[in-house]
Amino acid sequence: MTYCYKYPHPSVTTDCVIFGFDGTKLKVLLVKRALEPFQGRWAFPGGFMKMDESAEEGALRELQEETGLQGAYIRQFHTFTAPNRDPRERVITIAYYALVRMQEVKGGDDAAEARWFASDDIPQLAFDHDQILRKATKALRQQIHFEPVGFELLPEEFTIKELQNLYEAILDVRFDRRNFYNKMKRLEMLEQTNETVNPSNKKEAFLFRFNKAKYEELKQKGFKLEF
Amino acid sequence: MTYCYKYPHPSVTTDCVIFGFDGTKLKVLLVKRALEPFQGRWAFPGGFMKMDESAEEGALRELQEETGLQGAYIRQFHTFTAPNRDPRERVITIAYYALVRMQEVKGGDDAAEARWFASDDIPQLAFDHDQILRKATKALRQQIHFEPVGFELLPEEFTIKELQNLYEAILDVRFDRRNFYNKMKRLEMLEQTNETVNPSNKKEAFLFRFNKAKYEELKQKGFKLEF
DNA sequence: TCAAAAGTGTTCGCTATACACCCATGG
DNA sequence: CCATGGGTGTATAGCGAACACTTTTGA
Repeated sequence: MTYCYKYPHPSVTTDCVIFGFDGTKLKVLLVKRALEPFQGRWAFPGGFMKMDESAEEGALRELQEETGLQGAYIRQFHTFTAPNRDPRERVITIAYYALVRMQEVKGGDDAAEARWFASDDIPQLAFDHDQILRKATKALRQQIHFEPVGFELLPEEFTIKELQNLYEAILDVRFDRRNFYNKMKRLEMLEQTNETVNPSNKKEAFLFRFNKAKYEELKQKGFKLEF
Repeated sequence: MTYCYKYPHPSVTTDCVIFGFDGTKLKVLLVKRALEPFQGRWAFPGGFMKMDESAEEGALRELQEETGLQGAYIRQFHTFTAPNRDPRERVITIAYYALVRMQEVKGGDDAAEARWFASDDIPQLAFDHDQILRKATKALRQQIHFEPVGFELLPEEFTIKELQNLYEAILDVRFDRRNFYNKMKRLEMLEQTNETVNPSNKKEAFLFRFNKAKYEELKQKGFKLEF
């Protein structure tokens, strides 16, 4: 017991809701807790913030340890401070969500068991992590209205249908295939490649990539995605 | 020195960006720091989070002490964690913004000098509070796209022009007076009263109030304010 | 030959936007 | 009587939403 203060200080952790996309469904990476409390329950990766790093650096570090990803896209969305959210002692957590390409995620260094879960089929979580997930989902939905966000979640090349699935999964709505196509065309955010792919054994589908310049421009000037 | 931990813990404060509206300009309430560091500089009201209260409760308490307002509308928007943001020791701050009616704000209990500043004419601030203000403004702008927010900032009754001024001040844009009127009419969010007021010594202007039912409904279903 | 998936329009109605007109008031 | 501010209307262009047609391919 070496660090002493005149007034009590809470512990500060960062937690990271890691979103991925498999072409059909939105997924969330969870790790199984090895220790009490909530041993065996699933939870978001996270850990204590170090004294010489910002919360963002801490979250990136945790993410790197868990997924092997460097410099992933993360965003702080809320800090959870209910006095009894951790049964042991006062812990507040600064929560981030990350958008990653599932394909690029390797198993983490940590021995802990980790698994992707469909975002609409999540097991019982440790602590207040269910509340954290709800808020993360809400924040992501808000963000997607102002910034094109698909780039972070999709592979380099993808079909229109995959992009549509992504938007549908995040917003939990259904779009008309043709209207979605027209809208994307009007925004000029996509570039068609020559390659095709045949995911369904029916007609072949073109692969697209993001037009990076337009993508950044729309991200800048606060693009309004209505739907 | 009575509270000891195995690992170092940061101090945790809440800061509150208090927005008000005087009918023309968006305002921010600042207090002059009485102590070092940054003695004499303007800053946002704030203070240490207590161990038995959530950050939100802490922010409301600080706000009450400063303005006399109970249960004001506040919203957490970001937590600032740069390791050296406070020169004394590691302090992270959970930042809120509050929307209040300037008319209802009484001087605080605190002896500290407090003043309203126009949001586009802010003096040099203590700590990283300039950065906090920028982020608060941005968050408020985002919010106004999804939730009608005027209710918290305006008196019970107000003219259309005042409402327009509010939106223009927050979003930093100009609207056509007639289009703004038409839009508000279509949304059915306002109720016209019989009273008029004569702010300019020209033609009298009707006073409006919010249609609370419609207001709440739009707030619920995530209203899209385009402009 | 038929069902399913994918590429490409077309039409319609709403609304954002630009702009015009009238009324009331004080100088 | 005219400048200023306020209440109300109208025309147009563009977009969201609904929907139709065609092609490809495997069963």
